[in-house]
Amino acid sequence: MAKQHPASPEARSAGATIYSVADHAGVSIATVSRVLQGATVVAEATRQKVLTAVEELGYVPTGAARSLAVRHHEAHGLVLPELSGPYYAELLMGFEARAAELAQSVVLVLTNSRTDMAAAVRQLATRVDAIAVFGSAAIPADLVRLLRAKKPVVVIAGEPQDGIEAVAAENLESARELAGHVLDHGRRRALFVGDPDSGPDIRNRYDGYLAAHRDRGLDAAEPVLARLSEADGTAFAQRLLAGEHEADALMCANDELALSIMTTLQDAGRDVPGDIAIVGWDDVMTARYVRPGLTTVRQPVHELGALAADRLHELVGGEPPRTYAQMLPTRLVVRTSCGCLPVT
Amino acid sequence: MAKQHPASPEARSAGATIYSVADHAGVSIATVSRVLQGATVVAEATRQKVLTAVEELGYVPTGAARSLAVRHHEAHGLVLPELSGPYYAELLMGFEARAAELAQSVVLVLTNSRTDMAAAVRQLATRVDAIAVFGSAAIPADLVRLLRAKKPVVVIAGEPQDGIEAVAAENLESARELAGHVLDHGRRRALFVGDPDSGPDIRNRYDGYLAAHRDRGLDAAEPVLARLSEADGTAFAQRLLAGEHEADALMCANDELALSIMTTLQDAGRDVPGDIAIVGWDDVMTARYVRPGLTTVRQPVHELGALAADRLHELVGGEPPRTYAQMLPTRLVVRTSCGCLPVT
DNA sequence: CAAGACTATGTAAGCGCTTACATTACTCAG
DNA sequence: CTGAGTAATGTAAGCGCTTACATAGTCTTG
Repeated sequence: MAKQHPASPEARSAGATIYSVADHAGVSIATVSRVLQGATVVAEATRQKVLTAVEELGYVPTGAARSLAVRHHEAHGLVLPELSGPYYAELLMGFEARAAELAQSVVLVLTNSRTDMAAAVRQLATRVDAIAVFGSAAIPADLVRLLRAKKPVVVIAGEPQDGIEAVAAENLESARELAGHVLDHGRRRALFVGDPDSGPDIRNRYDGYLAAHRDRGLDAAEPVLARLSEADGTAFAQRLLAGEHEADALMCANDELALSIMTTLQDAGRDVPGDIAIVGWDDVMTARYVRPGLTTVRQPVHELGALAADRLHELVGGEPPRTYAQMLPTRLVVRTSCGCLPVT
Repeated sequence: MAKQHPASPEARSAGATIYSVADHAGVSIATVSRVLQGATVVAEATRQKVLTAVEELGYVPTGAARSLAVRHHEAHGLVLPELSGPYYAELLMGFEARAAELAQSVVLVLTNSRTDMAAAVRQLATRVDAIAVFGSAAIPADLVRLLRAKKPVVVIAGEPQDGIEAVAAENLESARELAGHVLDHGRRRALFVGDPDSGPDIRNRYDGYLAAHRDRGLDAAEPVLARLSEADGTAFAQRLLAGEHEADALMCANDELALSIMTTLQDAGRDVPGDIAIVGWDDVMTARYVRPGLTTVRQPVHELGALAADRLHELVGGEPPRTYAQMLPTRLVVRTSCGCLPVT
């Protein structure tokens, strides 16, 4: 007769535990555990007895107890600035789907709405085995470094630094191709709208714009600084309409900028692409609904999220961090805002 | 001299524990715990000694141990079908922000990519104190009922049933107002495009369309069944162009449907709203970029997510489930696709 | 100075699950 | 029938943290 344990039914009043299941099924707690973990050394009749007891008692195991015993949380953390715009949503979908395949829970932290980002990240670290962090200026590099000293970390859309691994979509070559496409339409006063200092991705898009100019022996302009928001796009368009900038093409750091600029110019009577070609980045849904359709670059965002989850899992399993960023290819999506004719 | 405990440094080789921090600071583990939990009965000098030890050892507490000791996971679960489209992303942002304010982690499950939804939900239940589930036909009512027997549950955009609490945005009255607006433009062959059996929200939008007709002594048509996707919108538009349907207005179950229909018709030379008015639901970003701007209804999605997180917290705290659905107001957004003139 | 009250800290038990090693049960071969 | 090998199950220790109650230290009052 087994010695009475504190968590057995008599010592507890709410919710079934492994002790009450064992008691109900007439087996030991080890057998209950083996059944629930899918061990093959349990007789079929015994297994059925346990599963029946689980069903009848409505037993929900306490995941925390398991995590403590196996010394793994079996969860990945994901830190994003926010979820506005389809990029982050797609990234999260890819991440969550792959984490699920790897039997890891996903614990999410969105930093833009947090008053104490460091505390949020610190708290997250107590509950997960590894953390993926979006590589953006909104999340300080110091915080990422501090985190890396405590948990395996993968930076998404960032650059490797100080033993911190990174995964990203390729930006520079597709930006070079996109800007080249615009220049090959004969445009000679193309402006880059966006802030290269806001993150590695925008930096690489600007570098691609520069490279396309160099390729053709052309001089490139300084970037027109703007955040990746509708408001900054509208403000820029209004300055363009007021004559503060001159351009026959705009290469915008992302689609949201491009779309707000384009619509503002059109509403003021400007012809796109007749007066000015406009291209973006990300191939958001709206890009294909507006007229003319926006020429842009599609990133494999879903796959990027999945790759990040993969790498976290491998780091937790003991692999050393890779010293180079893993790059996924991007793809030019040519519509009509660049000056190409509609396909009829 | 305290008795040696197994998790102390000598018994463990990786990662600091509360025992190594206590040893390093020269205090008991209770004192370390008190400091980290912010207890006020600790002397300032002692508190500093502990914080210094924590810093020097890079101590990351194991959240699972705390959860087990306090018998709460301090986490909310959220089950959504997916994250495509801004509705879900906005909902999740509201949920996560409020959960953070309530000191709860968020564990996310997206069911569309899962091969065994029941197992995913069961696994989630082992790791959270309560779960919010999106009320959609994609997540079976049986599963929600089963879950409710084990954990506090709130259904988002659903109806209360069997002691399961629900939170939703109001649909029927705004749909009545929207359809009424279209009918007051003189339209007499308005079609509803969407599937009322796909969930309570679409049902209520159709009911509002019916009510608006009744209000004016008009007969309403049967709904044209379509899923909330671009593909179904395009297919419907093509059937309309081929003459299988006749209408002078379309009330679409959501913006994605409305947008794909509208763009397909326009590309085929139809005039919106001249030949046919089109209205949607959700006020997605694209709604304001297309021309004419889409008339639609805005839902307080962010607030809905926050409310769900609030209610989970209250249920965990012992409040009984509410027997009525909590409704948040929606708001008509009139642009020009309905036939209203642009504001100049 | 002694007693009582208050503050600060420590000891020990326990939360619920996992699993190494021990024990029991069953089967097969000689 | 007996012994060896294998399958099935049980016992006990432990994962890392929290906290009730016990103990020690300090201060104030009579």
